[in-house]
Amino acid sequence: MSKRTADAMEPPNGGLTRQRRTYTIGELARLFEVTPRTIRFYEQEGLLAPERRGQTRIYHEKDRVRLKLTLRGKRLGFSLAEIREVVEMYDAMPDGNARQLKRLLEILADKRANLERQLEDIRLMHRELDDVESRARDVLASLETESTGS
Amino acid sequence: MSKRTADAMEPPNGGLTRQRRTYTIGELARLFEVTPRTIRFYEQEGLLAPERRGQTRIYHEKDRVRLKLTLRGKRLGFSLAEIREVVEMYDAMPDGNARQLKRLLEILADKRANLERQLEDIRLMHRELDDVESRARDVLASLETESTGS
DNA sequence: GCCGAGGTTTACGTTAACGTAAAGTGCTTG
DNA sequence: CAAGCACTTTACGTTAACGTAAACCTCGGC
Repeated sequence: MSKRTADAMEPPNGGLTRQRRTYTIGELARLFEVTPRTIRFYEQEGLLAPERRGQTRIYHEKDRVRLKLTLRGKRLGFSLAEIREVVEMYDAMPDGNARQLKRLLEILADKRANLERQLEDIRLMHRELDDVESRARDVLASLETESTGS
Repeated sequence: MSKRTADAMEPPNGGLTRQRRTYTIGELARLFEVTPRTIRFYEQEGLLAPERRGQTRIYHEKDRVRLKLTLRGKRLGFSLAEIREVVEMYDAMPDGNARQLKRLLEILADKRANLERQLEDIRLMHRELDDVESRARDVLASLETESTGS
């Protein structure tokens, strides 16, 4: 939770205006600062479904975006199962029946509520940090005047 | 991650203006919607240190606040170890030497950066949810006009 | 005096999310 | 063609954060 996750810069895109770039698992891993193992694990959990050229995996933009969203969800404390729940329904949307769609809306509302609570938590936590920090600074200052002023 | 955690209401406080209330482990557990096991575990991990009356634990306001902050930290994705790190230093502040204090400030800055990133994540995630939701509503609407209009 | 509700310790079980190691495949490069 | 590098599968290991079960006190009430 203390890593400086370099959230998926758009790749330099050497010349070609857009698209058609593909990635190996290693490239993608470096891009998001995760291990290949993690990416394979996410696939196994149904969060990714890359193309296969023979035995090796080939990732397109679509897959990269998926991974990006997945990692973002993770940072927000969603479990892989929760993320998959949304991803799957999103994929099944075209042929989605009404029941499924309503269920999806429910889930989304739930996630939204979650985000709201987190926002409030962040606000509160921010104040706590301010408080602890100011106390720490005070003590630190008093320590210094002590050793200086005597 | 989908539980409606009823964030520690101030207890009704029957008459007495403040303080001096104590809690059993069960009361505290109900208050925060966790199990006693969880609370004992947090103690074992050095996050709580309740008074002991003989064998049984007695919790004061201080302990309740600790627990509240701990749970808030958890919802924000901090590990118990990270939370303990701050809690311990906070306790040790009076006699804190300069090195410890500077270290504490570092940790706080780190947590702060974390919160910033989470805020950004929340903003982005919010848009994604909006997007998915509007698509879902569109499909749903088209389904209904379909079955109605024919 | 016993009973049930709540407290206690001890210890093994469980789940999620990967890590790690072994053993094999496939290209390309000196 | 051998070496090396990146990919692959399979499978067992690990860590955090509790759950669960057993076996025990202890206290107020009937």
